[in-house]
Amino acid sequence: MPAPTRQLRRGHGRSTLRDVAEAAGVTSITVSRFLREPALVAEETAVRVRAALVQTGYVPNKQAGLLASGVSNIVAALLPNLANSIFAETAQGLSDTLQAAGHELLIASTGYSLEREEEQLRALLGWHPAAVVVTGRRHSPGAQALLASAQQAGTPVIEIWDWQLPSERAAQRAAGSRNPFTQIGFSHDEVGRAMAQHLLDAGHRHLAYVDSGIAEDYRAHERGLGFAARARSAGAEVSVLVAPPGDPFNAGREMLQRLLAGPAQGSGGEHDGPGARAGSRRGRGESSGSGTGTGTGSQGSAPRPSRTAKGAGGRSAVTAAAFANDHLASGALLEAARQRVAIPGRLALLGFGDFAWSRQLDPALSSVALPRYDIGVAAAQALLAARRGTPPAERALQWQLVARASTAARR
Amino acid sequence: MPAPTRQLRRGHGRSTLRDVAEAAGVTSITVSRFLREPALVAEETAVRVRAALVQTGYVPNKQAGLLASGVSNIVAALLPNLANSIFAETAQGLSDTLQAAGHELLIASTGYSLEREEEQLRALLGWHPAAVVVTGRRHSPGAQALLASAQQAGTPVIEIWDWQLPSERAAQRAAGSRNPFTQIGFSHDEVGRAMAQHLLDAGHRHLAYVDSGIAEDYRAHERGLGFAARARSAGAEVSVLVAPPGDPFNAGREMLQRLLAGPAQGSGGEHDGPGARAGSRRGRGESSGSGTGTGTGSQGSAPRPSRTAKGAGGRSAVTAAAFANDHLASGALLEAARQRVAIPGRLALLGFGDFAWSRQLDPALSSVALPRYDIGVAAAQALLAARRGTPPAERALQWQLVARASTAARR
DNA sequence: TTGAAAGCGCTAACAG
DNA sequence: CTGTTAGCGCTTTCAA
Repeated sequence: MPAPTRQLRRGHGRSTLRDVAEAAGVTSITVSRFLREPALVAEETAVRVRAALVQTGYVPNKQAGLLASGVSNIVAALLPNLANSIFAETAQGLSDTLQAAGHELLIASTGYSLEREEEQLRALLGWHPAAVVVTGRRHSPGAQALLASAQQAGTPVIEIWDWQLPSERAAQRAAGSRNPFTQIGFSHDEVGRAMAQHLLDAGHRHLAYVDSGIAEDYRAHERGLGFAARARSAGAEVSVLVAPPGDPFNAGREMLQRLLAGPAQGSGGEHDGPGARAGSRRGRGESSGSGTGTGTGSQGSAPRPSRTAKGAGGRSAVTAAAFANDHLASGALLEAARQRVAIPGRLALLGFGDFAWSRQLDPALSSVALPRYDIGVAAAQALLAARRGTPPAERALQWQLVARASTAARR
Repeated sequence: MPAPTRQLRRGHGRSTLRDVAEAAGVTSITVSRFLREPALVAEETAVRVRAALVQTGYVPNKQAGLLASGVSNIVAALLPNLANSIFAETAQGLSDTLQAAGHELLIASTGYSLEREEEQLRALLGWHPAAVVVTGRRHSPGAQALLASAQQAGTPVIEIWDWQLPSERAAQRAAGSRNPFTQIGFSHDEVGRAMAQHLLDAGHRHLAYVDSGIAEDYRAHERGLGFAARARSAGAEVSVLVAPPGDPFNAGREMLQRLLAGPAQGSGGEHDGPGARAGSRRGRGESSGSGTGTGTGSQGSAPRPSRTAKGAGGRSAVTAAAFANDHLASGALLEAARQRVAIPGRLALLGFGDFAWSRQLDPALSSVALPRYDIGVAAAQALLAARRGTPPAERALQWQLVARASTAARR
């Protein structure tokens, strides 16, 4: 029988370029060449190489190839979560687009923790990825430094699910506070304002925003801030409530109770993330009350007293609520149906995310449709472009407020 | 100014072990050692190394490390889809468990295509992963060969979301038909049978199974086959229908119509996958009719004529339907509510997957709760065990038929 | 059209 | 406790 040809420190039984070369009666460089530039190899040789390739079941070792060439095709992506349909679809968009371009996706989840983000980032950067995709614009100082140096070393860094106005970014850059990475997403402040505007337009003056309660989800908080700011500047009353943890549908059901009970039931701080503007702390507890803003009501409908009962706090009862996501909103809507609370008559309900079932409910839930999948596709495209030397364009992606029965205008 | 220290073919600006060593006044092996076995380095030296590490912002190059040591910590996973909550949660389970163990997750989606699976597998194997996770037990011949040789080379291969009885597997092995990989999941045939049994127990004799219409999702078809087999052997009538493509909620709504119209409306072949048992083709179109099986009704309730009208085909109208997933079932349930069709009075509805909203509907949807997240965790644990030399245990994971109002027994 | 030599950044083995 | 040497499997020169 053939003696085991096991050399010192030789890999784990997988055949190498040299094995193929031996079988084909050439040197390894010829096989390597055949694999990358078949045109440069004589047809006669090619035939033998092809046969040897099949015979040995050769699978190229990418670490070796990458080490030698310095060219990576791995893209590292960091998402808060893979199970949430929001990020799952983004992952799918990334995966589809990257696969089509021959890249591979190394993925990690952070559970919304900046600490875990930094840790994972450190691990992923060790693969010298062709590009890095992170979620959001806020990172730990360490992560920020890692990203900056990666970017400097030529690895494009892309921030998804967030977007700042160019002017904002220029200001920050001037202040030297951070490195400008490519952003692909949308402004959560803007969405929050649009959500408020939508409810104002429907004639509501007593609004509430229900936050998800995930402390580190600063984007949800920003929507809440935008919502409250717009409402106040229109002279409306706003409460910000925080949903309890646990099943979000049940949390939504519970929130319906609190909303009906009146604004004074609102609770919970605003969970400003670590990057919140200094000096903007308003203390814990409910932030509510009429705004000191300028406008009194922008689009037509003048303020009008609510026909509903006064809430517990002595202030008027909330007549319209916006939620951090469709799960919460749906829970509230289902609970309202069970209790025969008129939607939108007694309370208008507005979600965020526009999940597939939202339009199926009765009444159908108004929501904000998000470019979930497209964010992944656009991020992949931007990073592919960056690799080709094209400076990747910032992209504010389109979202859309989808008005359905749950926020139909009051008559 | 300092001369650019750019050496020939030197990497891309990132600092290497040698840079750190120089800064610390030692050789690279000492730094390497410090990183892996700090105890072996003198404290004095360690101090200088630590400083140099920080100063240079060193990030270890994993390809080089892996190439030199032959030890990989990458796990490659192939899933049909990342956006579907079923696989998204599995991905999360994998990610969480793997991250905790210091492994990294290289992920790819196949869109249920065996061809894409093989292609992706080939690409991922190039990273010499520590283990490979694939979905299901059916693969293209090429993929099968790749997996077998990977397994032989010492890379554990784990098949998730499916499970066969040890006896079945032994038979297959004896027939030499395939390599035995570790399976972590459950038997879809068994689930299908349980779904039928549940409806039979509730007194139904005219059943239907609604398939998802994804041709390559053989697991859904197997559930359908198990469902039909159990129903027939109990002497009940069964139709197998196939949902149209597009939004699954809307498809479910449409299917309600067809179910109410009677069994003759059923259509679509059974989409047996490429691995279906030879000789089992029953031709296209609806497979229906009373079974030639043995039992007449197992658990109590004797066959009882339906009180509802006769269907179009002259046979009795369907009184209970099981669906390939909760999306379809929910669509049907919502449509029934809209049309004031009594659920479960006129038609009992049973889903699969037990998604979060299913229990929120009215009536609440009966469904099969799946170990979505746990499959990921168990797969990760099995592969971790395999790496430690423990032969990974096959695991049939628990599912549970959750009976709710939508299939409450007829009175 | 093919090959030889050198090196990517790191680690295993063996000295010292 | 630290260093030297060789080599992981591949690709990049450069030469024939």
